[in-house]
Amino acid sequence: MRYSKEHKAETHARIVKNASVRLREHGAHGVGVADLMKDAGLTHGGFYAHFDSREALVVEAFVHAMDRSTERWRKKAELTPPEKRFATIVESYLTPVHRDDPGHGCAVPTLAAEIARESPKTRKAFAAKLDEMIDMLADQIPDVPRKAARKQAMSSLATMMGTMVLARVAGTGEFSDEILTAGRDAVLDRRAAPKSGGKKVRKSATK
Amino acid sequence: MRYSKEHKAETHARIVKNASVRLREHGAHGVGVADLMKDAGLTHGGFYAHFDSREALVVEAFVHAMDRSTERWRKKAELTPPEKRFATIVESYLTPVHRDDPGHGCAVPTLAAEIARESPKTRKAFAAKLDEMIDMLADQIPDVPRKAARKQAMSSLATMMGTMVLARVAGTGEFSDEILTAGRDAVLDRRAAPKSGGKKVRKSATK
DNA sequence: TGTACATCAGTGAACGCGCGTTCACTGATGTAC
DNA sequence: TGTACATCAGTGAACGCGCGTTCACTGATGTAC
Repeated sequence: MRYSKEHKAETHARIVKNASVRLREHGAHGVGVADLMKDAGLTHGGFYAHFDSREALVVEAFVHAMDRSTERWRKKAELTPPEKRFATIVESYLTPVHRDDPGHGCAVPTLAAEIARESPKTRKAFAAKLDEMIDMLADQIPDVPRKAARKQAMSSLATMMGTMVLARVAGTGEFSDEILTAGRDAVLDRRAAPKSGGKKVRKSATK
Repeated sequence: MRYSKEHKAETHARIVKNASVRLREHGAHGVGVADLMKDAGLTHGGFYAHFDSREALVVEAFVHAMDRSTERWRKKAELTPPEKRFATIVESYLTPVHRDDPGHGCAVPTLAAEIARESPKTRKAFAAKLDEMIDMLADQIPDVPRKAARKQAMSSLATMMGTMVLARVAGTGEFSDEILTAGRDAVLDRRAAPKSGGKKVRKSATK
């Protein structure tokens, strides 16, 4: 079966897209080639018509995941007045919904620690995407010199992804929700006072 | 060869101790049973005289790592005046030395994301140790009500371990050092002003 | 005190399984004539 | 326009390897007599 011109590219993209979900769910070593191909409706033998190695797919998959996250932030920012953009991103990030669905969430909390141990090539590919993400987040911080904005973006992202990791370790109960709230309030610089809507800043909203 | 009474316990402890280093270095799935036994000067066949399964060792190994970290903090705190304890812990944590030696550092940045995907039993064992660590850190925050101290400890630990993960992804260069500095200043609430010693807050001090 | 026996931490071969990768083959479709 | 051929994405069996786990065995030492 020989296919039309775009067919291969479409299949390739489908494999990458599905893999980016599975790898975020189960980790960089948590899913096999056969399963990743099955996700795309194919058999494992065809894998090497698309990728040089499993690791090559892993790199493409999380580059995809990072690009999608960064793009989602950009879109969300466009729909929000400048002074609220940063807070909007942080609040939508530190959410039980995000915590409970790692497959469609940010790749940093799920994969970064593993990637740091991978080959230099893989690690650097991820580092470049991390840098882009920091830039994107810094763009949402108004009225601050570029260098200070990037610095704030770095520590904010660290708190955001670290909070997500800790919240996932803690499960889905009260302890986990407290971690999310603590992380959010720390990033948004709210020491105690609630901003709007009443005393409780956030209660778990598990689906 | 039958050994003295404490012999088995000593061997067991040695396996756990060495494993806690190797697992922090290479991840929860990064080292095999044979290698872990070789580290302790034994062959793989004897493994099941000490542990029910590989996973059981993994649990013991990171419980050990977490206990050692928490204990190290406690000791460090005892040697420091109360108002400097929190800052001392944070500063010694967010260091190039720590970044470049994960095997002897905090288990949270290296293992937490993987543990969150492990069996509920394993995850809960880790969550309990995480809770202890948060308590320990909260103890070092003076003049703050307990609940607020715990909240600050949660977000601080999130920033600390998140910063460490991002710094390791970024490698060992300038970008990585910047991340460490940004994380430290965020936790210690230093917006811009240096505290002591000059303009540069910290330069890489890789060994 | 000395001797026979029981114990059990540790050895090393083997098993079974899953995984990444390879390879000969297929067959629908684009292309050359 | 119609026909023969070439292409190559995808198939599925097979390979080789490493890993977690099992198991029959060893032999130094504690214990019973």
